[in-house]
Amino acid sequence: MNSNDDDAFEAMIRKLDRLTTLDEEDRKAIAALPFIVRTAAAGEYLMRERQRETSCCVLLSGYACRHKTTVDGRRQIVSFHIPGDILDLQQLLFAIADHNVQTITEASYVIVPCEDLKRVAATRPNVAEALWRDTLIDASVFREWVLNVGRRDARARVAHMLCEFASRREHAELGTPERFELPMTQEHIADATGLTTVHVNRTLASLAAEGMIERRGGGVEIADWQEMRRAAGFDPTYLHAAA
Amino acid sequence: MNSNDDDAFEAMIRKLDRLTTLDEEDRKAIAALPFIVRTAAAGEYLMRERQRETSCCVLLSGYACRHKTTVDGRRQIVSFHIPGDILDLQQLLFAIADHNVQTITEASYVIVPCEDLKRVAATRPNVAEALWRDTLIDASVFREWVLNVGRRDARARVAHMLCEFASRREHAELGTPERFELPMTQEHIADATGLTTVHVNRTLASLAAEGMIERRGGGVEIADWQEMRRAAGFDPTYLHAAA
DNA sequence: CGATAGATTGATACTGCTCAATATGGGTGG
DNA sequence: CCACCCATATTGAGCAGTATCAATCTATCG
Repeated sequence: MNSNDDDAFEAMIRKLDRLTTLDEEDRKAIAALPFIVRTAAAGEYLMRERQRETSCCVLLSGYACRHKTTVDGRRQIVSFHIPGDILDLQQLLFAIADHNVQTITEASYVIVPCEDLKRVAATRPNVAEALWRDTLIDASVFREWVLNVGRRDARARVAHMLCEFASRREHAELGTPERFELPMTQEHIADATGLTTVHVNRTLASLAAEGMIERRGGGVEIADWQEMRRAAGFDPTYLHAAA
Repeated sequence: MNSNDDDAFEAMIRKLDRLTTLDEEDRKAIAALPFIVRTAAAGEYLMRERQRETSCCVLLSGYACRHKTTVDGRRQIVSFHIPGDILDLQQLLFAIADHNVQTITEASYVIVPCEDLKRVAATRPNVAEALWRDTLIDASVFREWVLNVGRRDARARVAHMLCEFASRREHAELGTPERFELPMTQEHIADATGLTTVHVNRTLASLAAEGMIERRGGGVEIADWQEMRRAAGFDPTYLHAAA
């Protein structure tokens, strides 16, 4: 076992531990899971809609997103993922994927066979609860996204997306919400907010003009966290204090 | 125990049975759950955002929806519910509600204390799996709704909402998708699709003009199911064949 | 140094919103 | 049984927020 493997265990157990309380037996059961660590280039698909998947992944480093498309090819990103996130838990119980998972940056991740994880969930109620809770948080975040694209204007929508990302990043202990680089392009932001890239560009420009964000070549930083929260109408309750 | 109570057991067990395979022990554990049957008038709240809830409900008759609002009071419905649906499973693991649940029509429902349901889930893996699967389907539907409000135009959005409702109704064995009354007002449809009531009215009028739906005083019926599916770009995969 | 993805900007079009008025119809008190 | 009332649906006119289309600019990378 190399240090990469240790990282992998570490990430999964820390994640599940944040979700519920695991005992020594639970940890052992997780540590005994077979897994593979892999890396992916930016833009690589980890899962495709309609495809049959038999394993599920945990992101170790880098960023990813899930997305769906309409029949005429318009793309909607439904979530962004940060290190520690479990990417396709639904494959444990569904045979066919209903959305795509794609990396945003270079990424490394662990693959665990569904069968094995399912077995651990069936025998260790704490683990089952942690995974279930993760699913419930996912669902809560999706509800907020429906509200975001359905009832907020472009400015609040973009601001909200940035706040959520900052907040989740903070909870996952990946840094402060005050100042950091965003990994995604304006096209990603557009597809996540239901806007066009052109309009996202203009919206970001206007947020920057108001001093809420700062931009330097490609990346964006949140400069005024308080003001952003207000502009977004951001209330992190729906994140249920989890990454 | 009166016939109402029998209905309550019936509904819960049938629902969970559709989600996974329950054995006799599982059924007994569910049948032993304490519960209360209640009725609600149209428009009554069963759960409120930020409120602490200690029980969870299953809808027996009537229709309900879940919704959230922005800080400036704009409402977004995030799901519609039909008889048999479990309404607030997330309260099993979250203390604070992140959205509202409100009836659309008169309704009757069962209330089960979270504690007891949680205990059954912890001891009966099949039950836990059924509930978890229900949560995963919920999440999948939310993803589709994000796509719906984010990337479809008004016409496809409304059509998609109607198709989903018809389809779920059919899976729950509540009738055919070809022809039935919708219980919700145009305002509900507007809040579910991220449109205004005025625009929903016009969109429905245009769908009716094209012969896809028929309207008689308040209600709407789907007249041309095939054409609706096409207009909506509706593919029921995301429902994972569940009600 | 060219290639390429991503960002930026301008001009114009259009979808869906807002405001405002009117119609309809089911339910209720007298 | 009627008249009224309220929620809901419908319609019209004008406008606003975003989309679209089309260049151009800017970094980064091999």
